[in-house]
Amino acid sequence: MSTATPQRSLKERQREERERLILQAGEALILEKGYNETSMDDIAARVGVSKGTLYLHFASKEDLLLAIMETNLRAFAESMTAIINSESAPREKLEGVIRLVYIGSSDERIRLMDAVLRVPELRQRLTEQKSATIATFWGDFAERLRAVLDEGKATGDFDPAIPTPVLQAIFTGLLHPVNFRGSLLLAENGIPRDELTTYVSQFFFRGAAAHQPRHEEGES
Amino acid sequence: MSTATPQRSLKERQREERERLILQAGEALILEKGYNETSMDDIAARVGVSKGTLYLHFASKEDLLLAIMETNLRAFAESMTAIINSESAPREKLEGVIRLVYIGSSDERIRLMDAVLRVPELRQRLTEQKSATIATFWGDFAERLRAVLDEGKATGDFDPAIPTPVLQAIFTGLLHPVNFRGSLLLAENGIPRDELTTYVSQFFFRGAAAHQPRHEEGES
Amino acid sequence: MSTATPQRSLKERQREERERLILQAGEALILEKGYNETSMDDIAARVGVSKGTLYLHFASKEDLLLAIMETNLRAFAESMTAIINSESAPREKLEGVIRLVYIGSSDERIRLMDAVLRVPELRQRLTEQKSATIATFWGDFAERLRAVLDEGKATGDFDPAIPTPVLQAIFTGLLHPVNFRGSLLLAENGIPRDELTTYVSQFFFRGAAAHQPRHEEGES
Amino acid sequence: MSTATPQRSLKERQREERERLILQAGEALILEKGYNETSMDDIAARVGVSKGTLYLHFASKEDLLLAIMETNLRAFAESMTAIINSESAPREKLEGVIRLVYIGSSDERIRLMDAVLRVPELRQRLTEQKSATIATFWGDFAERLRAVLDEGKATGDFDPAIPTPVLQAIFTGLLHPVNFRGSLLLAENGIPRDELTTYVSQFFFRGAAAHQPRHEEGES
DNA sequence: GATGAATGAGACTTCATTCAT
DNA sequence: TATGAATGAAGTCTCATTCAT
Repeated sequence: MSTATPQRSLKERQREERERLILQAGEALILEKGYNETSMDDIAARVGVSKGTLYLHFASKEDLLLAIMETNLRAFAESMTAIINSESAPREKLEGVIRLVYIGSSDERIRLMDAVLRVPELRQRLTEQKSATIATFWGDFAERLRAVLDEGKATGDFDPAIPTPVLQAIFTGLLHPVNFRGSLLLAENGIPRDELTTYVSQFFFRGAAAHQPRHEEGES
Repeated sequence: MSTATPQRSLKERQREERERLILQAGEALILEKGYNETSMDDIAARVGVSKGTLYLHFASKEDLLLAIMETNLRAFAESMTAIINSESAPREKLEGVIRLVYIGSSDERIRLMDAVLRVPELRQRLTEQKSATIATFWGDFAERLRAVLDEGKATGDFDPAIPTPVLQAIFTGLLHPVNFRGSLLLAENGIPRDELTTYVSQFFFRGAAAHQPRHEEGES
Repeated sequence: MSTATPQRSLKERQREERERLILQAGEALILEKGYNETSMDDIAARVGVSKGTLYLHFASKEDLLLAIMETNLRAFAESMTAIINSESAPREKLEGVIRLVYIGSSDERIRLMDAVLRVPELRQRLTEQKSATIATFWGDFAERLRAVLDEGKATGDFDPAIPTPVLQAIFTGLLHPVNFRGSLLLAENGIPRDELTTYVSQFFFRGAAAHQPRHEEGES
Repeated sequence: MSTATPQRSLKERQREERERLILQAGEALILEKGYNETSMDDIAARVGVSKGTLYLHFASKEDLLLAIMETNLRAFAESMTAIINSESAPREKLEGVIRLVYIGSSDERIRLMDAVLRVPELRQRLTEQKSATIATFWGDFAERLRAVLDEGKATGDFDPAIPTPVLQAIFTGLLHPVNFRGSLLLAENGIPRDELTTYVSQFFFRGAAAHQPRHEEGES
């Protein structure tokens, strides 16, 4: 009884560990079978706990999913933010982001986010406001990306004639799993992942370049 | 006997009309709520028929969905094919396709196709072989697109240093609903649809341009 | 118009022909898949008419089935009655019946009757009163069979110590599809149908025989 | 830890109890209405649980049914095996089996097994291999029965001229519900169950007897 | 706190029967 | 008369969620 605090701390740790396990299992299953096709039973079974336990940690299936997203997005966000907040030039920052997505980040993470965003119900809840963390992250990232693009326009890297939102949409589009998955296919076709990254970067910077783009492909 | 044909034709027409109604309702509902969230009851209720009637026209929910896809894809395919088979230069063909997707085709059609492709089960069935029409269409389109890109390389429009599959992946990526939906957002942000199209085209042709890209933006 | 009568007669004949076709198809399908598993659609499809037409001939699926039974039973009854009403000795009559069932009558007919009697609902309706023909037939046959058995007791062929109902039950039991189907199996095992018939007859007559049963009934 | 076992045992017991209740209700309903006519709703309602609960215990209606069969067959098998493995003479063994079926075993059990075997789908699954217990039991029983009959032939009890498979078919035929149900009818007709048993035994042993059959086989 | 049995709403699908054409 | 589209009740099964132990 005198050790109440450490004991609680232990339980706390166990609880968090278990929660991590649940999120992991949920993630894996959603990747394997999709959100709708993954049942709470499936998740509980994979974790090795009872279904009821899931509800001790998450109020609903939807909430569990949201937590998974948050976990992933947070990790993603950290890398992204690190790059985009670095001291590099705009172009290098964007290259870094492209590399992060195409090479550095696990396919699975991206596929997961894609899979989740496919469920209208969840998409809505994510977009709305309920999940503050997530909304905040995307808002932040979008904002910083805009800033970088604007900075690039100022430095003459990017064509000021193209509205920043357009550049932004195209850039994130190139990062999207659709292309990424295409890239996987390419990988199967013999184009190595890093070479592909080079092409995509090159392509983006050429496409976004200001008028006389003489030496864009500094990839050399 | 002389009246046999018209009579049959009447029933036939009614049948087709009803089928059209079902497809429409299914389409609308899937757009509103997603595939999994749309029940056969929902569809029947919206059409104003009994659930059983749905099964008179389609063997299963999956088949109904596939039919919706086919209808849409066929329409899409016709426009696409017309453009890509035209006499124009490669660059004009691709511009045409971009315009078709960004302006010409209904948002809904694209959102629908996107929504459907998000269901793993269906994606698989589409990918496999069961739906010949669909598989054929995509295969054809991909092939012709490759041809156009290669032709563009030959004419000096596109950079031969970029592997065709990469160009292809980027191009289709730019057409993808993800970006398109981004574009919708942009539209809300005040950028008109056709202006957006111009930017995307420009971007692509710059990005894909052969080495000395001095005057790429022939959009003028 | 003057030929109204023959015309009607033609239609009449067509109607009967169609009815026969329906009964045939129903029979075949029930044999193949069982009663519950056979749908009205199945039957209509096999006959090549519309489902509605079936209801022009039979008020319900149950009635259709009953008609099938009647058709078959009637045919069966005729043979049975012919044998059991003949001038032969009791023993020969029974042998004749056994032969009829084991050799003469089509397996299918027996399997059909068996299949039908397996549906409680139908069994009840058959047993009750609705289907007069059928009830009558079985009643008649049972009665005549009893008479033959009694006659056999009088002539010393059968053991008067065995109650006639018992003999009757055993006799019909030996005729039952269960055994019959067993016999088919035997046939597959190399015992020809007619030899089997001999064994069954022999067995029955030995079992039922009046002749000095010295020590068999060890029941004592 | 010391209480872990009993606690689990309690739940275990409850689970088994409930399962027993479901099997019982299923059994009763199938007897009343037949397999196809009994819905899962019916069973759930009779047990007083929700439909879903049924699926907690049995994966499908078919499986529930199979479990019912197994329960019954197992009980049946034990008695059968006890008798047929005893030290008695062949004849006594068979008498024992007859008594078991005609007197010892509940009518319902036999009617149930009969009802179930009438569903083609189930018959097949039983025959195939899925239900090891059941298949095994019947195989064993059939084999032992053959052995007993052969032994009887050796001791002079049964006529070696009759092929064992034929004797076997006739014997099991006499045990079959068809006759049994006939016997029920007889019982209603005033013939007590044990007397009936005597007649059936007598009949079988006479029919199968080896002793000088003077003129029975008039087939010649 | 953890369990997992129980729930019950709801999903997809089938089919005997009716009825307008 | 024949058709076959339409119906709607019923059936099997799933699963997120709750709650007594």
